[in-house]
Amino acid sequence: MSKGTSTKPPSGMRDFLAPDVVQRRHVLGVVQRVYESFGFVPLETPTIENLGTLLGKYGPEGDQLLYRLLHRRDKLKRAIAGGADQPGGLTEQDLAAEGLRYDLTVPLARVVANYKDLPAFYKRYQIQPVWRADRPARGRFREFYQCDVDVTGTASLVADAEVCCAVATVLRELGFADFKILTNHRELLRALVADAGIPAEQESLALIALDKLDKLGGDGVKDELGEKGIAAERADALLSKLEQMRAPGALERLAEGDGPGARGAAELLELFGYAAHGQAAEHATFDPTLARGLSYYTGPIFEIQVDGLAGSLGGGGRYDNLIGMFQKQQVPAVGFSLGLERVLLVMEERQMFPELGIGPQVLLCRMGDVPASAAISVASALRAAGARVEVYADAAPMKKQLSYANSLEVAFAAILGPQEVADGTVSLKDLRTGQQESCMISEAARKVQD
RNA sequence: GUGGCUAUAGCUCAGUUGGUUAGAGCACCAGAUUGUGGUUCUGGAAGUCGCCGGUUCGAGUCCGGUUAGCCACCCCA
Repeated sequence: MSKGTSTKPPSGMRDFLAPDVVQRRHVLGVVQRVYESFGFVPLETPTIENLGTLLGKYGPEGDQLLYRLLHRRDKLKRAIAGGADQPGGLTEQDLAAEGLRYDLTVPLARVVANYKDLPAFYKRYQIQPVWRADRPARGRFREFYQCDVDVTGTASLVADAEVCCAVATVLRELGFADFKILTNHRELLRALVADAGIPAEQESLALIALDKLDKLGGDGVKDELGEKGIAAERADALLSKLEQMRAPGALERLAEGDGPGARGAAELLELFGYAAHGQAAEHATFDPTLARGLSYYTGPIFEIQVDGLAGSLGGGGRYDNLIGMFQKQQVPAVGFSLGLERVLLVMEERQMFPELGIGPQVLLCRMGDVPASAAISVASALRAAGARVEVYADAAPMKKQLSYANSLEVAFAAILGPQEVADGTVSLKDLRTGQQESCMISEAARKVQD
């Protein structure tokens, strides 16, 4: 059995056999069709990006999770040799200049900065795998597909509403009804944190703790804030401000004022106003505790929540400063990303997949004195008539051929004996009923496809 | 990164206070009169008990380490 090498794929990565692939294609087909219906155009970018492109965009956590690629050949040898003499030893920069992409948003930002003749409002979708050096868990992989939609070049919240609407449409078409698009605003969060007297350098720590409010509860978050060195009275202040935000009309009152959070609140109200007229209408929900870890978000932020899944089905937000990290001029942008594997996980658990046709519709079997060439020629005719046909390659007893047909779960076996060859027919056996009849090839092709 | 659980045949799992050749079901292979599957019956093949070390007369079983997987956190899609 074993020859010492594991035959499993690396942890957090998977092989996809036919049933998996068919399910994935089903979901991807819906995603692609819906995204295109919104006018998004496709983009594909390389698996590998320069580390300079990737580093410093996601925050310290993200940088840690980047896969680095070792230099190749002589460059690696020279780096190692050179490092031996250096006082500090080898550094990461000595060994690697490239890495695997961590998401699709940063590559998009690079593309927008690189191709100046893109449409003023560049609406692109991108469905490709990304890699994170994370510890795998349920619904979390080291290699996974993201299905991104983004709009660059406009600060209008119409774009934010459109990306929400696009992912909501996808989920609804796949059969989801109960998901929420949790929505918050980075500026609002910053204002609340500052208002509670928490210094700017502790802002991101505070936000991460806040994000756990629904899991840990108020006391839990207070403890966590305390551990991060935030005074109890400030934590209390922050929590009570958040509690106030949950009250009906809180967002409206904040928006009408001229405080630091006013603009964020007003933007959220505008966004909800637009969203109400699309597929996201019943799903978009204000959640003042939603924070999100990625550091590039500047405005509205989103996360898709569904019962029975600890993580999210997808997430996104506005990142008006990211493209400007690749060129002089800032370009506003907003996007949303669906996690294919997460969607599939929940669909699998809830048995949301329709019947998905797969594999041959008929196995062509032949008796021992029929030459293989005759079988190939019949198979060819059946295929020309639209059927999916597998030819049993070996010369084997009929029992074995039919037994194999059974294991394939193919609905029909077409049997070719000397008589059938002479008549230009096949004996078509329905393996579900056991009924067998002699048919012309065109007739067999038709029956098999019913 | 933290905590817990698990590791025995291709798969799902038994395996007694440590005691002879480690079992079952499913799957696989071969038969049950002549080249027709599924059900049934008979037989067969298949395991270095994750890996390394320790305790012991003796280890699948106990102990330590290690690796991998699962679950819950953390974080995220």
